[in-house]
Parts: sequence; C-alpha cells; structure tokens
Amino acid sequence: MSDRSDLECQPVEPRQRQSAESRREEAVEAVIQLANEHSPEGITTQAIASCIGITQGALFRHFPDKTAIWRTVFDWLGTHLGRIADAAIAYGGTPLEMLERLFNAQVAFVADHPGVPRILFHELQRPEGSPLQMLARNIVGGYRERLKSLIRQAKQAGELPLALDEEAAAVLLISTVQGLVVQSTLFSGALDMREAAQRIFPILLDGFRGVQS
Amino acid sequence: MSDRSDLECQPVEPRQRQSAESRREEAVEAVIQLANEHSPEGITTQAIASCIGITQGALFRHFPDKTAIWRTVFDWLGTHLGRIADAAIAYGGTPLEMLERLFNAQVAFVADHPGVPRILFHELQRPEGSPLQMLARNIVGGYRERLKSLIRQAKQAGELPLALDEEAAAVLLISTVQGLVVQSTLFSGALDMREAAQRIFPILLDGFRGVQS
DNA sequence: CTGCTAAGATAGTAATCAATTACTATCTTA
DNA sequence: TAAGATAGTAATTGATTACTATCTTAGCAG
Repeated sequence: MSDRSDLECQPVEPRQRQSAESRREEAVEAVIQLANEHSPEGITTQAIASCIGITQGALFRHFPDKTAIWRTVFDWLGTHLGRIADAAIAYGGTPLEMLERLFNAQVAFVADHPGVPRILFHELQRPEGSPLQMLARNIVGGYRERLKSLIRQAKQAGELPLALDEEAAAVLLISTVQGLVVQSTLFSGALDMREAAQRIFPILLDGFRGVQS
Repeated sequence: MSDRSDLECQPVEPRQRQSAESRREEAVEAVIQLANEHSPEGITTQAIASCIGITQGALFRHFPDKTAIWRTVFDWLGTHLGRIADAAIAYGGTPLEMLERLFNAQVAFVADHPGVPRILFHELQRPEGSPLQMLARNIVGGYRERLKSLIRQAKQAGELPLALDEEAAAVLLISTVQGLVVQSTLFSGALDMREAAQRIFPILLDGFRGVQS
C-alpha cells in the first residue's frame, strides 16, 4: 500500500512483436499472476501492460474493454478447471478415489496459481448479478455439482453413508481449497499447500464417513 | 462495475453535528458495511464519507490518513472478535461444547457482518508484510490458537482422539466460516448462514472424532 | 450576549485510472 | 516491390483517487 515498487512483473523479454492471439494469452496469464498480490479491483490495465512488456494503450488493440479482459480470464479459468476435473474423473477407480484425485488436482492447480481462488471468490461475494458473477457462479457451481455427483456415486457404491448431506459436503470441499490458501499465508508459506492438503483431506473424509455408532 | 449507483448507503439522517469520537465509530461501521459489496481496495474515502453523511474532506478531520481508518477498523475487529470468543468460552461446559459455541458465535457474527471475512482474508492473502497484515495475522492467528487450545482440551477430556491433527483441524474450522459466505452467495442467499453452519458442523465434528476402526 | 473552538462545507491539489488519439514500425501478400 | 493489414508507441483525454487549504457556522463556556 506504500512501496509502489514497479518490479511487480518481469517484462525483461527482448520486446518482440507478437500476434494478437499470443498477446491475449499473455494478458490472461498476467492477470492471474497479478492476482497473487493484488485484489481483482486493484489490477490496473497499466500493470497488465507492463507485465507483458507493452504500453498501456496497446492493450486496447487486443481488447475492446477492460471488462473484456476479465471475461477472457474467466473463460480461461472455466475451461482449464473443467479440463482438470475431467482428467481426474476420467482416470477411473472408485468414486472415493476419484473424489480424492479431483481434490488433489484442484489443490495442485491452486498451488501453482494462488490468485485463482481470489478471483473467483471475489466475484462470488458481490451481491449484484454482473455477467462476471454469472461466469464465476457457473465455474464454482459446476465444480460443486461434480463433487455432489461423485459423493452420490460413492454412496451407491457403499463407500459413504446414505445419510451424508451431499450439498454440505461439497461446499465443505470447496471452501477447504480457499482455506488452504489462507493457511499457507498464515504459516508464511512455510508449508506447502499440497502437503497441507494431505493433512486436511483425511479429516474431511472421516467426517463424510461419519461416526460409526 | 457499470451501474455506479450511489445508493450504496443511506445518509438519510437529519445531518447533525456529531462528536469526533462518534464519527470515527460511524466510519468503522461504514467500512464494514461497504465491504459487503466492495473489495477492501475498492472502498474509497468518498464512499465512506457519503455513507455517514458528511463530505469527503470532512473525513480527514477525524483521521489523519486513510490507513488510519483501516487501522481503526482492524482494531475494532480484533477487540470484537476477541470479545465474542471470550464470551463463548467463558460460558463453560465441555471443551467440545465450547468449541461448537465458539464456532456458532463466529458464524452469527459473520452472518451479521458478511464483509468481515473479506477484510481479514484479503489482507492475509497479500505477500508483503504491511502493518495491516500483521494485525490481520494476529486476529486470525489468535482465533486459530484458541481453537487449537480447545481441541487440545477436548483431547485431554477424551472427547477427541489424541491422533487428531490440531493445526489442520483448527484451520479447517476457520476456512469453513469463509466457505459459508461463499455458499450463501452461491445459493443466492436463499439459505441462512446459521442454518448452513448447523449442517456443516456435524460433518466436521465427525471428521475430528475420526473413524472408529 | 459574546467569543472561542471544533465540525463541516467548499474548493481546490497532484496522481492515477481507463480509454482514445495520431502516428510509426513491421509483417504479409498481391 | 508497393499496398494493405497489423502491432506498437507516445501523448492526451475526462473521471476519480487520496489529501489539503480556506472559509463558515454550530454549540458551548463565561
């Protein structure tokens, strides 16, 4: 809030002429990277431009609007997160194995891109029904439906008790990802998120199985 | 992002002269209320001033700086959250009863002030060690230590297994509060946060108790 | 009734924001 | 090789940001 160091990004590249498509992809990466240190509302077009090594005005050669940049970012997030989930489920195994694999895959992705949950949850938390919020809702909601489906399959396979609240369990898994980000900063990044996930997931799984009374 | 409706707050009061102390308290309430719709980085001094019914310049009669406003907000949060935790623990009962009461008290507070987790977690997620981040770390870290202490007591009382990972369990409880905020927006506020907490907490508790093998 | 003080209004400031302009460099291709 | 398309720069726009200087007046002590 005070330093204003401009070395937030490395445009140290040899400054070459790039295609519009390439620049759009670079812009998306820049936004996700900038989200590690700044709130979405604090990410400026100047910062994005500096991050990819072009001037601020040149950014508007590739995007008609700043909101268009955010739309592209959300599209990118939607497809990538969906692809990760597809891969984790397509690998097969028991429903509970798929559930754990999906959870670990999401944790690994967030560990590589810590700004992602910030982007999604920021847009989710605002009341107004902006188009961006609909995209965020679809992404997180879709992830939640996949989780619920796996939990339902685990029930049918006898891996989880039928009395388990599917919706509550799914939301618990989602919020755990966000919780891991908080934990990693609370521990000053001393603990790897993937390692912390290994400690937390068994507790959640026991909770899903319930108490054998 | 586009409407710019100024009716974010209601300064409909009869516009009376107030003491500086009173205005400072109003400013804190205004910030916490504005955090329901905006990210902390998006809360402007103009919005705060409009919210309490004075001009933007008049705000700087009571605060030397904008960071001073945030310091006051964090102080307010620290004392209030600490007071809530003290009350929940002082009420007595078994460690597990105190744990559930503390959890419910925090959920009730967050349900009344949805912007609070946003403020705390926003400051936690940024890497630089700003003075505000130290305050946020103390608040959340202190809450985590209280949770760990209760879990430890529950272990000694035989209410929880000794093998339980205290740290992971405490962080899981903290992130659940944040998860409840996400859930309430994902459900379009159709579900009360307090009610959702009643569904999620038993799952967590079962997870803490572990699987009786 | 009279000053004095502090709360607030009014009206500025420089800096930064998103966005647009006029213009230039570079690549492609007819 | 010349023409058009594309990617880029530099400068500037009006709006908004945090912050400040000057003026006004409410409210209280004497």
